[in-house]
Amino acid sequence: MKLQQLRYIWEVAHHELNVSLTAQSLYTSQPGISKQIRLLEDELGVEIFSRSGKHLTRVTPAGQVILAIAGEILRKVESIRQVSMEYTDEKRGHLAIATTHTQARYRLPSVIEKFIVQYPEVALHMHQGTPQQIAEMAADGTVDFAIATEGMEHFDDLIMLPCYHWNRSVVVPKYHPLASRSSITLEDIAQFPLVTYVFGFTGRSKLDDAFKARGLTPRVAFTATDADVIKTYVRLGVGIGIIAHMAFDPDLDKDLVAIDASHLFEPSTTRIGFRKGTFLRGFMYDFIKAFAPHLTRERIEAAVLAHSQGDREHVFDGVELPCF
Amino acid sequence: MKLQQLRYIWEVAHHELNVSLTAQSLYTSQPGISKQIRLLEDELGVEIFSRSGKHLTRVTPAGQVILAIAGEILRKVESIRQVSMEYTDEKRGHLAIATTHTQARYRLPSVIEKFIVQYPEVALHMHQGTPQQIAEMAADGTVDFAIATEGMEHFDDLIMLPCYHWNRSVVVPKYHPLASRSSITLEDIAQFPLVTYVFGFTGRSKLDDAFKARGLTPRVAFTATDADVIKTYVRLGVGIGIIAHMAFDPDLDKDLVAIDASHLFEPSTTRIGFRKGTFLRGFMYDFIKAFAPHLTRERIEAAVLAHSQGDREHVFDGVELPCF
DNA sequence: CCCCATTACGTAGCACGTAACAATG
DNA sequence: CATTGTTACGTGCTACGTAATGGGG
Repeated sequence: MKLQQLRYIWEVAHHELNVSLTAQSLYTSQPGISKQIRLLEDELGVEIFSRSGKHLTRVTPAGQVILAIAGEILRKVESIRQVSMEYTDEKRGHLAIATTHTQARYRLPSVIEKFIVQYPEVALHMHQGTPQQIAEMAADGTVDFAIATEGMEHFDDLIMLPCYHWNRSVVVPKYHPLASRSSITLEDIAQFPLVTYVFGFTGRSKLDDAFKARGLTPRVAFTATDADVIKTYVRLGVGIGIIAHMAFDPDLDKDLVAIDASHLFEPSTTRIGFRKGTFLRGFMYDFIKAFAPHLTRERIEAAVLAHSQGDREHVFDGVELPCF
Repeated sequence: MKLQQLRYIWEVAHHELNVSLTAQSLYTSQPGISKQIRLLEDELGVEIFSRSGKHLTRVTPAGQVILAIAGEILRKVESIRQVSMEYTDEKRGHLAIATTHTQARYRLPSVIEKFIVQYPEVALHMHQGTPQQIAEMAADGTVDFAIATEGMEHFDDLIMLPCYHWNRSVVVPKYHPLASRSSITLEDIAQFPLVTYVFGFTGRSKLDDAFKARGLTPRVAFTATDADVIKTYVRLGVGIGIIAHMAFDPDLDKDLVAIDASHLFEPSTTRIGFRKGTFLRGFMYDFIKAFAPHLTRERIEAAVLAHSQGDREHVFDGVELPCF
């Protein structure tokens, strides 16, 4: 058994069982991969992939277990590399983050600006995606961190740390009937067609909950995955927008009015998550702390420990989170 | 990074940092190991072992972390092999058990007798040792199972399942003053010199606790790690013996009398432990069940799951254990 | 008929063994 | 001086690439 063989089966399994595609992505030859997989299967005496003719069609039951373990092995190998890097040169390395538009556009720029000054030698990789994609990328080791507000609670292997709460604002064009209102109710909002986030994005579920709790069924005219698109359609008069408060930019959005709606909807919590068992490098702790100052190294380590002991909930009881 | 390199550093670390010795135990050449370690260190850019002149003197801080991860990787590699074996031929494989004399001599023979009939193709390895050694062997993957009564609670990585309770008997020569007594008290016992288990073996601590609770300080004349030795010295008249009830054999010990002492000492619990993350093969579940019938596959799996979620205690609440 | 996996084959690299060397206690 | 790790060197294996072959959808 060789590490490459494990890498090969894992990669093939994550490339739709297409060996040629996998070979391309690994910059190696397709027969090489085929052969190594065969050799591994021969050594283990088990088929990992079932073949129909010349195609890999599915993963065998044994293969599923083996692939899961292989994944863990590969991540641990990566950990060894990280440990070595950390002891060699704590200032160098790479950091991959998956997040949503909202975070990338409105919350992360200032954090990253500081980070690249402090760690110019750390290569940063940002991936944008849906909350589900983000969580998966963190879970399978494609990225180090996932930052999102929704959709990460279903991965048992992710350690999730609360970063901050945030509230919503209603945004309307400057001359909209609601624009002059200093306060606003759910009923006010429900009169107009809405433009907001698609389900599963940026705390959309809290929004639905609030209307449902009041027995209101708002007419959602348009949904998008990010606030910039939402604001664009609000400008077009498609409806009134409901976005994260932090996504309203007083400078750029002078033609719009933001009306605070924090009393109407439960605040949402944005979290940062990483795979359990990950070796966190010094600059990773620093990154997290820059993003969420209460997440000190000590608290993170305590949360990791608590997670491994089954406590998923109470580590941050009593810790004051920022609110935006 | 190669799996062999990880194996080499791990083995060297577990052979007193003696490369020659390690080479012997792995049936390979010493320069080969030296070189691979060097290559790994070069690749990682970190010294794993610090050298003074031509000797490996200690493990560097980075090395300690790396070795720990390497150990996990190697055990997962072993898991892959086990999975493959299980799917190839569920009847073949090997099973290594570490246990104490008490278990090996009095409780395991009948279990193993049945087991080798059911699984003639499974190679059995038994290791006998102190509870500490046993727990270590299970923790570092040398054996699959540890079975003991004491000393296993300090390993966080071991999943321990209660197998049965057992009580003690006082054993005396046939014509000893106590031999005719149908019931007995701690004060009776404390009058005579004792022969019993050394500390850390076979529930010795419960014994000390009982005397202490009554303010008695028994005179311990002789301690041994197993009941056979204890009985031998009881026969010599060195003192009266206190042993596990199951260690009294009515056929072989006709010249001795066993007096039930279950009302005097807290019962002890014998447990079986295995490393968390181990892939348990079908015959392993069967072995455990043969040893402790209440430990069905379902219960074991539930305990493993509970352990990973931090619940070390309450899985077997309400489960009736056998008592010997 | 295109796509894809397997087979065949040549080559470059490397893991491992033997032997000589160096350093430590 | 015995023990132990390192360097030097040769060899056999094997991983990988290129090219040819064969099955499926």
